Amino acid sequence: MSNLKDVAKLAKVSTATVSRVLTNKGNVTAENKRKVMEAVKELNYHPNILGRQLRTMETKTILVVVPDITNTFFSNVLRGIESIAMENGYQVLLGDTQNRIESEYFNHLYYKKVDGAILLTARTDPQVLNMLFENYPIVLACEFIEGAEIPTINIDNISGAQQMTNHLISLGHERIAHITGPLDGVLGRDRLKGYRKAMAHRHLETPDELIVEGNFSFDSGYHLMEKLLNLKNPPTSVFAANDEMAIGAIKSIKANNLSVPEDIAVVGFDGIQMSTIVEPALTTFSQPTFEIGSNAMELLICLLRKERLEEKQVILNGRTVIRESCGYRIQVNDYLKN
Amino acid sequence: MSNLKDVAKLAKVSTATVSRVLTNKGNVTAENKRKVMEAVKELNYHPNILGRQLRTMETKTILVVVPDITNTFFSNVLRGIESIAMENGYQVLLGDTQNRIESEYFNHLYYKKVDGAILLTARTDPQVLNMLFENYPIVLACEFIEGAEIPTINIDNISGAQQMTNHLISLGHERIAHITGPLDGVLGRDRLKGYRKAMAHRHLETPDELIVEGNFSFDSGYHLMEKLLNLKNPPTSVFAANDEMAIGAIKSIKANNLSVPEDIAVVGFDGIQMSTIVEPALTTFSQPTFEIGSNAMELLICLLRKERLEEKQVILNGRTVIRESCGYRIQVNDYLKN
DNA sequence: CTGAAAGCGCTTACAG
DNA sequence: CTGAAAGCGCTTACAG
Repeated sequence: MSNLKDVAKLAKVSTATVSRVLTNKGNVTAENKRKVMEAVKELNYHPNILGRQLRTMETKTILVVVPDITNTFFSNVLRGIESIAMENGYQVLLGDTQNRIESEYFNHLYYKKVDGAILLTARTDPQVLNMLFENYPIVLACEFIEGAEIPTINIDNISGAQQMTNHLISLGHERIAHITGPLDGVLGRDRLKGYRKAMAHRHLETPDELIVEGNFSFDSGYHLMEKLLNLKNPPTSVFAANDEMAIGAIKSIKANNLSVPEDIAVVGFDGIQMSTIVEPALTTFSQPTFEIGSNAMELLICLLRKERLEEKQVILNGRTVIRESCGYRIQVNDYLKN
Repeated sequence: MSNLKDVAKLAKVSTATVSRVLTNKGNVTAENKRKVMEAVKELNYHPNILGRQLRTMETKTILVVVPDITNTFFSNVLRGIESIAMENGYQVLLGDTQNRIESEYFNHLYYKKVDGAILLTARTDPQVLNMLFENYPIVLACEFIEGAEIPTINIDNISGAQQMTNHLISLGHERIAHITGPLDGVLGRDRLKGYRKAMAHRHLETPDELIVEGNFSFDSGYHLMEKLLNLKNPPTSVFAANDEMAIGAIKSIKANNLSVPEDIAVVGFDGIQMSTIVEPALTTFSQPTFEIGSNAMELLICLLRKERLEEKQVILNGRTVIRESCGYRIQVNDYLKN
């Protein structure tokens, strides 16, 4: 395997000149450029990126930490990140925590394996995050953490959850259950807050038995719905904190020979593709996944360039998408609202 | 930011000793070890992995090239890869080709950014792959390519497709359509072969109009099914080359006020989670995704260690999973077959 | 067990 | 425009 020195020797120039040609930096005469290119071709030379990285102290790689890569919500956000990363010459190293704590992935930053990171999940203490941010470029996406000073991009989860709950209330429901996300994460907590806020505002009760904690998986939605159905006084509708759990809930209701939305209405959160495929189609709060990803990467690039950020927190808009699972019959003039 | 030299100075030992302590190689007295650890702590020192990588010429990173990260089939294979990678101290760099050609990702190998690669898709010429394999450790998973000498792990796609088609034939269908994958990929071609084989074996006709080329996406399944429905003489059943397209087809049939399986039977391929959620639940050929991934990584690790491979091609078994979309009523004694 | 020194493959300020 | 040389942060064969 040939190295830069070999190329220089063959082209009869210095290593500096070869490097200048290959990196397109500095001026080199056309003649020398030609000689270098020829030598490169003859030797089938490929620069060893490690040498460059060590010298420039840049890896041109960023880390993305996702809680669950099999959830299409996150893979779509990833697409947004990748598209901007590529445009700017960055690679993406993926860390899939599988819903465990993410701190082991921070080693990539300490060890300089990556230039920066985007967290799509954060169960870490805000203090720790702040300390991390002092030393490394990091961006938080999807979640906003009270007390964390990290640049963040997200939707307003509280208000989104409130909207979904309000929609059920407006359809006449009073006994509304909530299948939460993991409550050691902000996402789960924020959506629970939104639910409580909506309920409190209309003076509706939220007894403990109506609030069950899931882990954002299809299975947890299925089993917790079972539990709700076995209540002495089951809910007439359910707001699940994400679509996967909502779909699990729908399956569970059907397995018990009840129907959605006639017996129990269900609404979800996220707007993943599967929400259009399940029957009845799921009413949900749709997040702009690709934009979340691309905006997060743009923020990170600003940090990497040490530019000043215009805004520390970007809030994108989601939207309520009304389909069939909530029992709302779309009237002609309702199309306008959509 | 402190470096290894700073640690050595503070601990009053040589850099060699510090390195020995940190890498756990070679013998160091307990006393010196203590001094080093103390200095590390005091300086909050983290080794810069780039220096080590350049020196050892190893990145401890492998590349995984996937065609579509939003398809849960691939994210599940990825899980299998990651679990074995982690056990062995390897990181995974993800390349999502989004169904484009994958060759740009080979640069990671040339540039020594990664120690090896697992391809979950390959549209590259077998000759090129062979040349690549001569110089770099690479493994092909999910697909087998005629003429490629790369270690490969996959299921038998031809026989799987044949089984799915046979199942439809055994239910009395004669006019069976096939929605293929992209025919510039082996996966699409192999499953088409299996379909043709099954049809030919029973002397059933496969006119061109019954074979339509999709791209493995939900949308292509939807639109191609529409096309099949508009045929003068539409098929009575459809074998789609993957589950996403099969689900698109089911949606399309329903949108046209026909029912599955009564009017048209549908079967898919892969066994992704969504196949259990769609209604009617999809009959499909289930692949052992996690095992494909973990086995591929194990093969790659052998290559990275320059061990001799016991086998160049590993074939795993998939299985036919009969649900409702094919119209097969499960009888008591049929449970035994399952 | 320990240290001095070479070297992995690059880039870049400096002098000319 | 060009080259000699230093140096990024490590690891490791070698000598003691």
